[in-house]
Amino acid sequence: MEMEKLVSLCRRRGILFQSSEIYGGLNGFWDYGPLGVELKRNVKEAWWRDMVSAHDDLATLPGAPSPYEMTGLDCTIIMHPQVWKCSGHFDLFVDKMVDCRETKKRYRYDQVRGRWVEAKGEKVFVTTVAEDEGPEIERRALKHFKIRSKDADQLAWDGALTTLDKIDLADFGKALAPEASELGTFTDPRDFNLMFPTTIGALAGEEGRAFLRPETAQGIFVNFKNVMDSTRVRVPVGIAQIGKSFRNEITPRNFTFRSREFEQMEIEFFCHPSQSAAWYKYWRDRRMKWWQEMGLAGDRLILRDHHQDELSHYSTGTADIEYAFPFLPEGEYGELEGIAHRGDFDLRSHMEGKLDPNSCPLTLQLGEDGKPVHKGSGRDLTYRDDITNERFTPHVIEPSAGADRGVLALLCEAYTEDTAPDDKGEDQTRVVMKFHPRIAPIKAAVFPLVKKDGMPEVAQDLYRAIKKKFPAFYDEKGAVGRRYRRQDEAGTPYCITVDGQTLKDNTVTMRDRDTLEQVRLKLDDVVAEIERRVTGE
RNA sequence: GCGGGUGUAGCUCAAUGGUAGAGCAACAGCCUUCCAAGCUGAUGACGAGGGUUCGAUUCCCUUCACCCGCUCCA
Repeated sequence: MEMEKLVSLCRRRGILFQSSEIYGGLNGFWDYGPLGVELKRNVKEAWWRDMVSAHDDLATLPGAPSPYEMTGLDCTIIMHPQVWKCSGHFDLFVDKMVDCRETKKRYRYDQVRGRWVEAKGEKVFVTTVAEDEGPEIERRALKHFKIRSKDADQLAWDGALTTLDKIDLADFGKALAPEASELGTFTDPRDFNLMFPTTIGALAGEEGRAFLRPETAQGIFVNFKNVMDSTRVRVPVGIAQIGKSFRNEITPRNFTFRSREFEQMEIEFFCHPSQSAAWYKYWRDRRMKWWQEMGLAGDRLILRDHHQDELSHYSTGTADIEYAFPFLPEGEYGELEGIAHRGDFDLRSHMEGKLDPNSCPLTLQLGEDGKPVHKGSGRDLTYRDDITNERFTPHVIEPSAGADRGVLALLCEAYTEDTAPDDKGEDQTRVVMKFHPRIAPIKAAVFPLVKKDGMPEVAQDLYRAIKKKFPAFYDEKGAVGRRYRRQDEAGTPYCITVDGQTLKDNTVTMRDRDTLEQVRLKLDDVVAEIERRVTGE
């Protein structure tokens, strides 16, 4: 399936529009149309119901180490700037960064120091971020040129020690990145303005500078103590939140897949450190199963465990639930949800201050003055277990899903073209959105077979009855076949038609979107039958 | 961010240095008894800004957006 067809259908049928389209559109922003808003709401409501409100906190669910509680939050988009300093997002925002393609490490452009050196007819810019930069650079230069220490005078130094941002970009090919073995592994320096800045209050300036949240997770961490103090929930407990987040992506692309404004469905699950591995496995499998239940049941959905070297060192496991989006090359998948074991990194960050993500065990990140780079709240976010009397900092499992990406995957999965003969017996292409009935924007359409003989009146009464429970659609215009096709494109799973026989025996036909088959059922049973099929109960 | 391509009605396409046609869809009416029938009617577009020109949808520049490839994805 080509993506263009789906984009075109989304626009034609009012599922997704480009934001501010009449002004030429805005890259990375998308609006949900009348049909799209129902679809997305269904996804979010299914998630909230399945994860939070309908969660059975008394039972030990399959695969879970024990019963657990679930509760929710709805935090603000703008938070105290210190939140982002301690979480680590801020430092990535303020400066230009360079990445090393070999070591996968990221450095602040102006903090990588180095010196030009020539030997054996080759000139190289050797860099480091180490404290003892002089000896370190010489050591690395010797190693690069394969010169022994006693022959160090073969190294011809050129110029003083300088920072990477002072050398010409064209010379990056001759730069030896810290810990790298090959030359030219630095990427070009790039702005990481990934947080949207804004201003609190009328006065612009540094004083009021704040940011739109780049993730909903931090709102949960900073409210952890509030939730524990104000409810009777006990660890293990998950706190869920659905909300908008904002990232100033450098290259928004692929329809809504990478948007600058997007909605997340996140759970921060707090548990005892000794059980965190078991909980991680539980959530990883549970979340995969959930997406499958939503209709991503085929082999286009995969669960991919990160390799050890992809993990933050404080994380003992991260898995992505990924979907083979049609805009990706064959064999590649795009992330729908990440399930991360985050240890005690987040709660400790908000207690103690910004932790050095490269330290092991985790320690505070200190500045050149020996003081913390960013001070934490100083609040005690540890948890005391009333029964064992043990006090500990809970470990966190974070299943973090993208609502828009989920919707996009469901749209891709649902898009189907098949052929059906028309009334002349010629095969016609039929476009049908095969949404799971639970997430379909419209659950049922009601038609009078023809607009006379009292059929519209009966159909309208039925329509009203269905609409009290589900989004429904009434249509009496044109031929019935055309009305069926229209609903196929909208993904409406059931079409109920009032015909001549209805007037005699109070039965109607219910046509299945996918099989095109019709069953006849009693008028009075229609609402219950739709409910049974939609809820699957 | 770089390179290439595209931009005319809701969709698919056409024509043109003298302000644009069609098919389908959508809408109204007639007709229609189960999978995009037919007839009639009304509605609807040159992505935005600037330049050249008597006159620009057409030529030039800028910009915005989308698509493809590269880069990147905290």
